[in-house]
Amino acid sequence: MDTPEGPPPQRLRTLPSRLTNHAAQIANRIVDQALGQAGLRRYHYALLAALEEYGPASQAALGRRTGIDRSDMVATVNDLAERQLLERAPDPDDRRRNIITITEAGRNQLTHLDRLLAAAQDEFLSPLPPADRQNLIDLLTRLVDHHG
Amino acid sequence: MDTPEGPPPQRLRTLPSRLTNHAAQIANRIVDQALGQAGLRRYHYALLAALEEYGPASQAALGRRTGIDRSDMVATVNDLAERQLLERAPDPDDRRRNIITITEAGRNQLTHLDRLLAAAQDEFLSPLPPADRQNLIDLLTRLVDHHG
DNA sequence: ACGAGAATGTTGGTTGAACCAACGTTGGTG
DNA sequence: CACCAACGTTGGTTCAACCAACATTCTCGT
Repeated sequence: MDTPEGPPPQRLRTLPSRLTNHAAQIANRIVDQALGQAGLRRYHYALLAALEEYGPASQAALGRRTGIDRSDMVATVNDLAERQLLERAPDPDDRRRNIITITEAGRNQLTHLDRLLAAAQDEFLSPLPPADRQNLIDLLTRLVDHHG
Repeated sequence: MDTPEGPPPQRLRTLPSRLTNHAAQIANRIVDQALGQAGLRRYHYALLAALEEYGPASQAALGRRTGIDRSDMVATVNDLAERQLLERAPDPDDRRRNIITITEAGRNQLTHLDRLLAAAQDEFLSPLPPADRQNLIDLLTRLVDHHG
């Protein structure tokens, strides 16, 4: 024999939490590799997507929308600002806030990321026919909507 | 308003990789909290389960079965050995190896963990009726079987 | 029989995601 | 005006998942 010498324990094989975890791990590996082609990570994509869809906003508001913690948001904005994919400007109406605005380069990059990500999703879901993909999306959506 | 001020971006809401991730995060939070009641973590459960189902084995073999890295296995075995839930003994037939054996206390603890975990799965899947739960398990199984 | 290469346990890292606490600044409200 | 909340920021922590290197031990081909 040259391979894993047997299956994982029965208890683990069908445990929903573990299956979900394992699937997420696979998805993340594929997605990270895809976004890595552009030198970015998941946080960056989430932030650019939020900016493009909802327009300029404060870091705190963006954090609320994307689920990114305030402190992690700082670093994420720093990264993208360095690459000129967004701009950070003080809010004159509320001097506590920074207003974050996506740049033209940011929009272009986002379009590129969308393409990379679509391919990644397709790879992730490749064993499932379209109906099953939608089915999976529905089931997961019900789960995440119910909790939190 | 006092709440999240709007939904997450459309791009993110239905992205399969992100849904899977989010679901895994929810599952992990629930499972970690459950196992935490026994002062243990997921690695510990996986190891005890593998030991109980397949009998004594070397650390490397256990790592292969559970997907735990050799180096992480060391710490996991250390933890469980300290609590006397398993025993680590040199293999006389191969002096590179340690043979890990679950103890009676380990079996009892595993039974306890099984109960905690069953409740956790139930909480995780609570929004889904039984047929959908099985459906989800099938879909995820197809995904993880295909990759890896 | 011997030497090369593989497997094993172990140490000591690194990374990314997800958190949390504290602080100074600034806004809003009683 | 006093108090409290929100904001950005710094500087952590935890856990899972890795990887590289090393000494010891085994196996296999020649």
